[in-house]
Amino acid sequence: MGRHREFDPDEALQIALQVFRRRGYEGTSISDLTEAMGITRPSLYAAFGNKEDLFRRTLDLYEHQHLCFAREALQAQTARDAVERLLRGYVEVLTDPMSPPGCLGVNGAVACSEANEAIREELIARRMVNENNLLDRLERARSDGDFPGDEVPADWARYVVSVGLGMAVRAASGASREELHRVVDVAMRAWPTAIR
Amino acid sequence: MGRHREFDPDEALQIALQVFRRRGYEGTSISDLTEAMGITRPSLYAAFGNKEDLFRRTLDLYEHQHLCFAREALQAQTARDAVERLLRGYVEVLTDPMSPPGCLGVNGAVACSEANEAIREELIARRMVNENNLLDRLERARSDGDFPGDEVPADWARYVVSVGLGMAVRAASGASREELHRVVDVAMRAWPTAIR
DNA sequence: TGCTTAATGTACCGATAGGTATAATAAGCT
DNA sequence: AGCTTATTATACCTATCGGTACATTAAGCA
Repeated sequence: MGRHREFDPDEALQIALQVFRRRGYEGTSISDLTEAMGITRPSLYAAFGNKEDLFRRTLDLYEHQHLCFAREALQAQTARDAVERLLRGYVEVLTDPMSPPGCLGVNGAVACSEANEAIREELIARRMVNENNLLDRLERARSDGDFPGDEVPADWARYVVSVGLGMAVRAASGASREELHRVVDVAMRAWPTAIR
Repeated sequence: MGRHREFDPDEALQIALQVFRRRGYEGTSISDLTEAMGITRPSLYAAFGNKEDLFRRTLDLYEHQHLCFAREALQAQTARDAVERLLRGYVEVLTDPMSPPGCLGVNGAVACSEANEAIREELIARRMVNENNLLDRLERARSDGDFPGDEVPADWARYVVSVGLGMAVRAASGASREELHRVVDVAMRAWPTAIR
């Protein structure tokens, strides 16, 4: 009952994702969003709550749509292969020609003033989930004998995520896909072998 | 001739650096700055031009005061040592207990809306200068036989800077100095040996 | 055909953004 | 002292921020 919505919320959310990804959370204004989505302010607020709610929705969409490769990557046969797939998959996302370069999560969190500390903490927490997933995989690998027993998995998970974050910054600055794959090439040279 | 300035521009610039470093370029308002500096708006504009000019001044100060270790680091005996000093020195800056965590350059550049693209490009250019200094050092090392001839220095310079950027993001998210040094530990494991 | 309900378009809210006009003030110079 | 000059303090500018009140429009239901 009542008037029908004249726009597709899923399509609108896709556009919001593009805008937030290009401009970051604080750099995006409600007017930026409504113009790009082709809807009015009250329609946006009625459909998505407030700016913070909308951003969280776009984060969910981003993870399900662009970061989903990580689950599969972690299921690779070896820990080394899992990590390389993780990094290379992330490079593809960061330099997807159909989207603004860089990572929604990283672009949003870095230069977030304390006025929006809730968002900052949310992004840090989500990043930590990914790091912990990788950590679990490395610990499993160590039990399997696939990862040296004298290495500290947490140190490696932290390293891998750090390399990813660095590439995200570079991507946002216009780095090419090839450049970032060469970063992965070098980063993987650190990988430990059982024989030392 | 004329009335004397009642504040020390150098001191004021130090405070501006702290504020910009904590809040980023766009996240810092003129009111944030004048309150912290203890001066009025017209005094700020008279002494430093506009917000963008002031930010560039703080960038200069930041580089001369906090990033100056890089020059010395690059003069180390071996390329490997130079790179390790570079990364460890950067960790110290990122987690300096006397300053807000993270890097002024990184925090400012990542989520900068295109309204301030001039600043974004300035920061990217300054970062590129540092990467090129490292690149020059690695190429010199290769001439000296201190770096394998079959390695591509540009790939390694890019890798090292990327690790630095990743650590900068982590630092801004609250990473400890110890955590970041462990990232350097792992990152240096990639370093190439002449015998392969 | 009303009646209800929900989405729309317009126009607005107070707060804050970066930046400035203007007048009062304090110094050096003659 | 009186003039000039540069810095202050107050008050204001326009534009935009996130968010909303309100009247209008379009749909389903009786």
